[in-house]
Amino acid sequence: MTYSEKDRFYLAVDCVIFGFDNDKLKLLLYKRDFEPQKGMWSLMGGFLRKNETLDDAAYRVLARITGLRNIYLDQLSVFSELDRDPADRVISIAYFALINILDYDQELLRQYGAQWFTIDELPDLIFDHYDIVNRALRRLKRKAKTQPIGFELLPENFTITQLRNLYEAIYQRQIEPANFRRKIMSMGLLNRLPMKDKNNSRKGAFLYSFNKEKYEMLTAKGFSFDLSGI
Amino acid sequence: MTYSEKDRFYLAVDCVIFGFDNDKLKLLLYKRDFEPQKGMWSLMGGFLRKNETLDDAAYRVLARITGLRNIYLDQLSVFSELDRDPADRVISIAYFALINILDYDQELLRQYGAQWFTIDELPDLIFDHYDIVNRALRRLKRKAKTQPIGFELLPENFTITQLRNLYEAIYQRQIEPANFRRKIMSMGLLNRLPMKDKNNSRKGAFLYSFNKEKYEMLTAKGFSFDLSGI
DNA sequence: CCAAAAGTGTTCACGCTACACCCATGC
DNA sequence: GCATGGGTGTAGCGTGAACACTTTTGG
Repeated sequence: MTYSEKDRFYLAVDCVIFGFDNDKLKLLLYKRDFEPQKGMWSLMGGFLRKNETLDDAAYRVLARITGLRNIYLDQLSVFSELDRDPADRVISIAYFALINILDYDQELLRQYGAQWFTIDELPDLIFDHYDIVNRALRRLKRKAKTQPIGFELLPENFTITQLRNLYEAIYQRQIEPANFRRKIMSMGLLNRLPMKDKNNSRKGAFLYSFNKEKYEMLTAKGFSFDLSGI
Repeated sequence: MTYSEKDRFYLAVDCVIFGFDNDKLKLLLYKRDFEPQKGMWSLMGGFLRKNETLDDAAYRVLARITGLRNIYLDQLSVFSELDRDPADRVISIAYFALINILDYDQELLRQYGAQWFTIDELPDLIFDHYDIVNRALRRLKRKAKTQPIGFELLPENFTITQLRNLYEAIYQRQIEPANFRRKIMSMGLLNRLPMKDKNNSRKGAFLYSFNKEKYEMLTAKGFSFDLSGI
C-alpha cells in the first residue's frame, strides 16, 4: 500500500438526535452497552466500517435505534482529543439528526434502553458527549434561521402555533404570534389543509403542510428561507 | 485493546488557505510531491499522526508551507467517499485558513512549489479537492457576515476602502462605499490611527486597526458582529 | 484650479415591533 | 353571551439603498 507507513485510527460516528414534543426540545440518549462506561448515558454511536462512508455509518446507527430511514442528518464536526475515550484513541465524527418524535419505533427504543430527555434536563454523559450536544444545539439554532429544517421535527401536518412553539423551544424565547404568522405565511411555503385542529381552541386552527417542492423551486430561483428577523 | 476488532483508517488533513491581494481573493496551492498524482496541483495536506489532534496536524501542515503560526484556522468538514483517493482509503478532514498574504515565507513557498491562484482561475486539482474548495468558499461567505474574520486576511493596518474591497471580493459584488463605511464604523471596533494611506488618493485615507479586545469585550456582553445587511 | 478618491447628509421604502382588535365556536 | 385561542390591522421606528454632496490635496 502506498501509505503503509502512516498511522491508522478508529473512527466513530456519534449522533445527536433531536425531537420536539408539544413544546419541548428533546434529545434521544441511550445506555451504552459496552465497556468502557457501560451503562452510562451516551449519544447513539458506532464505529465506521471499511466499506461505508461516514454518512452511511450515521444512517446505519440511526436506523438501528429508531427504525427510521430518510431522516434529516447533517455532519457536525470532528472530535479528536487524544484522551477523549479512555480505552483507546478514537476519533469521533458527530452528526446531528432531526426526527419527528411520533415516528420512532417504541419497541426498538425499549430494546436499546433509549430515552428522550428534555434539552435542559440532560443526565451526565460519557466522554465529551456533552460538548458535542452543545455544539449541535448551536448548529440547530443557526441553521433553523436560514433553512426550513424545523419542519423535520414536526408531524406532516401542523398548526402555525405548533410551528411557533417549536421555534420558541429552539431559541428559548417568546415570539410574537402575529408577526411570526405573517412572516412564515409571506414565504408562501405552507399548504393550508381543509382540516382544523381543535385540540387547543374552540375556533380551531388550520393545519398546514410544508411544500418542499415549492421550496426547492424557489431556492433554484435565488430565494432564501430566512427567519433571522423573528 | 478494547476495540481491536474494529476497522482503522488513514486520516488526512487538507487545508484551504485563503489570502487577499489588493482586490482579489486567492488560494494557496502546491504541487503534490508524492504518488499518486505527483506533480498535480493540490491543497496543502498531510496525514494525522498518533500523538496529535486534528487541529495540531492542520497547524503543522500550515507551518510547514507558510512558516506561520497563529493562523486563523477552522475545521470545515470530513470527506469520506470510498474512492476519493485512488491509492487507498483515506478520510480527509478539511480545514480552512485565512492568512495575510504579505506575511508568508517566500522561500518556503518556492521550496514546495506552492503558488497563489486567484479564486476564479484555479487549475485542475487532485481527487475531490475542488469540492473542498467550493465548500470552503461557501463557509467563508457565511462566516464573514457574522464574525470579524475578514481582518485575518488584511494587514494589521488597513483603510476602509481596502476592507470594503475585501468584502467585495468575498461576495463578488459591489458594495455601496458610503453605506459600508457607516455600517462598519457604527460597530465601534476599529481604531483610527494617526496615519493616512496616500497611495490611492491625494486626500489620503485614514488607516485603521481591528480592536480585538473590544470585540471580545462586547461579544461577552451579547454584541454580535453582523454585516448581513450589506 | 481640477481631478479623484475620501468621507458626509438626506431621502425613501421596506420590514420588524408592539399592541389593539376582530373572529369562530363550545359550553 | 362569554371565554379562549386563532387570526388581522396598523402606526411607529429603525435600517439599508441610493445618490447627491462636501472635503482634501498633488499636480
